[in-house]
Amino acid sequence: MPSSRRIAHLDMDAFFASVELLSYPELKGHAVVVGGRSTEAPSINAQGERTYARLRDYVGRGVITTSTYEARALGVFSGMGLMKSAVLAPEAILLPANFEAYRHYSRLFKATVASIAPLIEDRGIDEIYIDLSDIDEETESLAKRIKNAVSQATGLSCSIGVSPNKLLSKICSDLDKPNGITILASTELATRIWPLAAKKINGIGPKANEKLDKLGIHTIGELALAAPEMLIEHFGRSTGQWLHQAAHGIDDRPVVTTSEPKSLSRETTFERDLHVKQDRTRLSEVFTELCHRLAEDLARKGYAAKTIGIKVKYADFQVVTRDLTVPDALHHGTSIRNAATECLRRIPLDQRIRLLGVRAGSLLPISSLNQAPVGHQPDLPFE
DNA sequence: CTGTCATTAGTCAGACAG
DNA sequence: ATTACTGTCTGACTAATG
Repeated sequence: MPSSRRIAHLDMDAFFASVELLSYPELKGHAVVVGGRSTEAPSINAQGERTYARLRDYVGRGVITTSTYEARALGVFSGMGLMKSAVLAPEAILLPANFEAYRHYSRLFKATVASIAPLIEDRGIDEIYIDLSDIDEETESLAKRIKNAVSQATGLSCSIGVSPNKLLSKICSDLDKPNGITILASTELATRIWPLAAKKINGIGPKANEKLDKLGIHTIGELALAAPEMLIEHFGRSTGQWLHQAAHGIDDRPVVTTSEPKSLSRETTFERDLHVKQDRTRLSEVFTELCHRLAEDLARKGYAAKTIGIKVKYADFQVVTRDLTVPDALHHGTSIRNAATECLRRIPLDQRIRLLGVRAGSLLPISSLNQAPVGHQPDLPFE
């Protein structure tokens, strides 16, 4: 009986920034942003007071990872370049990201939710879907209990949406943020969902939104009225059908509690754009380092890769990728580097390089690996 | 035998998200 | 001196296969 599904989406409020405020409670109520690769941690001055880096003092190519709601009010959002945000909010406090702490609180809040409702789908560090269908408790009471438990365990607030499916719950968790609960019945689709902007649907990003805009479609309700054939014409079969269903609140995706990774990657942006010949040595060091880091990641997770790919971002932000699929899965840094080098040969290197990345795809568990009999069969002298 | 069509794998770009 | 890093998915195209 999948018709009685009850799915929650839980989203931690301004997660990274909120975790930082646990360490620096005196910053509560201030505009704070987290980000920057070499941002200085707060230090204690001669008077024994903590001093913080200000956005206006930032120099570099970093972006904002998260900002507090006070900072967002100044027009400063995640993804924005720090140099640019410094113009908007020069006085805002800048803190370095501390991913170990975020992972700790991530595990903590997920374990806390799991003690109440165990069917959880991980959606990254700060959000989850929860299948509440088989729990015998009224929705509002259950949502409050989950929220209180998370607050107790972590000192952090979250927002929760509950509806018959993931699509609607994701929209709902955002409707009363921060620290809110939104419960939606499918009968309320037209009144509460259709008035919302189309881009509130998870999966409609800036590009699709602009395309819809040009078709005269601005709200989810307008999208629901559009002919599916027309959507298919403009967005392709799969995306077109999905858009139509989404606008009607239809989503059968299950809450997936376990999954295998499809790819692993490592990439880095240089302090300055590197010249292929002039900075050859540095480029080669970084390249090797990325390959070995990727090999470590593969080893830690127990995978080998049949496909190795590289990514280069030029000084003008143009991105190119190249892939190579090899007959036998790789997992050593050196063999990954060899494959990646093959890929690198196939790209133009006539411009300065901003970013270099290496990727491993078509992953196979190491345990399933068929150790090729080395030199077992000699090459035949004929075809 | 040749051309066409369907299917699949591989490659690359790009959108999207957290 | 504006624009990170990691991962998933889809669409378009090509080549190989039947």
